[in-house]
Amino acid sequence: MSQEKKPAKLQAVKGMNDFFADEAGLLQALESHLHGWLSSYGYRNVRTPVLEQTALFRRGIGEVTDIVEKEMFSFTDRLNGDELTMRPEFTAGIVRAAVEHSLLYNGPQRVFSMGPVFRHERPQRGRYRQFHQIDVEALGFAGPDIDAELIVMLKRLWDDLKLEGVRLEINTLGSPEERAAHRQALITYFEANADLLDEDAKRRLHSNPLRILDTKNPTMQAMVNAAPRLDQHLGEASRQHFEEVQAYLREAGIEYTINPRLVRGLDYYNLTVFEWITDQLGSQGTICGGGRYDGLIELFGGKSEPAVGFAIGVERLVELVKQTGALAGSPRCDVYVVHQSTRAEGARYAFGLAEKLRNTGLEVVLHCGGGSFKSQMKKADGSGAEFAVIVGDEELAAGEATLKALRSEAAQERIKADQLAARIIELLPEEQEN
RNA sequence: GUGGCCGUAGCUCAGUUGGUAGAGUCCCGGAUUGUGAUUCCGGCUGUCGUGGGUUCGAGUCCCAUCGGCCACCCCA
Repeated sequence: MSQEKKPAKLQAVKGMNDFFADEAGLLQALESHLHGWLSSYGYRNVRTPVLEQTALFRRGIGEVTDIVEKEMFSFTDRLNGDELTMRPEFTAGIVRAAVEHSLLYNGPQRVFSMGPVFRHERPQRGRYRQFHQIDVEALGFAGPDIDAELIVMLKRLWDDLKLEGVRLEINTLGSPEERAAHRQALITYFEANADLLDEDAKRRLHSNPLRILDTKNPTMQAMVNAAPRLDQHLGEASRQHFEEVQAYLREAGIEYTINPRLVRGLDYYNLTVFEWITDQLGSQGTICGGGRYDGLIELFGGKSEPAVGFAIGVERLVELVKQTGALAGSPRCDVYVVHQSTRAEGARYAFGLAEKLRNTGLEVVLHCGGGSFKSQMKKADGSGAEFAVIVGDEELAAGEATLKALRSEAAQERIKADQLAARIIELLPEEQEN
């Protein structure tokens, strides 16, 4: 016996997951559904790099946000000293790309992207360091119709996926000028109550006083509740925008609640903001968050253009879809080819037969690796195949195959190899549309 | 980043006051001399997350570390 030690097992990076089998299949089914859904609203795919200049996110998301302050996977490129960051969200990269390639030259664009994003947080259920988002952006649209359309299309998605108990919260953040006025009022107010502020709040007092309103610190609650409210600073245009969004939602029969405390964690938002929230995922209840960001394109050096978008957390969505079973399609094929022959050419005969069946578009799994006849039949059953095609010495000698229905009581039949595909297609039940 | 709980076979878990690991399931073979349910029989499978320590002896106690879950925080 060797005393050599086995090499240590390697682990995935904390908070980063592998997906297999049923879960990966569900993801695939979900992605497929999403493509159809996005397409039906006129959204086209864009793909931007995972890696961007760190400055992009600092400028876009905001210096004084949790994401930028402590959650970004950032590093210095040791070959040239570039400061790079794994994207923690999609919007900044998409807007950068749109500006860089003058995407809006031909007018407004509806675009979407899907893929991994990275945030260095403490993992727990529904929160990972690499997770996936479906990101949808309507660039160059001033709303409020498009704001409402985004919300309505999300409602349709929840309905398609048979999700229940997903509720909508909306709010308005006003214009930059109104936010500035509100911000000044807040600073004045918080300075007058400086003795009540905690460390976090003091730090944010001049950099980002709006986020102090978000505090969960109970000793600050009364003071925060009495702070100047944004709606006291909203002008007619902002009020009207918000009213019109709501009118569209009522027209579409969408239920919502206005949450005046709803403030997005990224600084680029203005006017409409919204979140879709569920109670079924513990404390990570937000499955979709979005809003308007009319200043961001100009902030990235583009011509001033309005925009609005949202992001869905794929892992959270998948958790909910698992519960409804809406996309629970276990993997299956049309035919499983079983072969048991005492002669060497038996395996090659089965191999060739499987290829011939695939030529006609059938989904065929060929048994590989031997095993008893019984175990091959069990595998055929487990594969979900509609039919088993059985090849043994007799079939081989006669140039035939035995066709056995696995999902019905139909009698099995011996068929000439060149007629097998046609017979299978004839017997195959109609595919059910999802 | 802070606090709490947890980590034993591919999966779900048991493992009594510390005495060198067990069940179900899965998989393989057989009963069924070429036919997928069930049943029965036999078999394979473990660095007991990792590394130290205490002990004659550690899955069991102690420390550290990695990972997961839950809450906070934040968000998708």
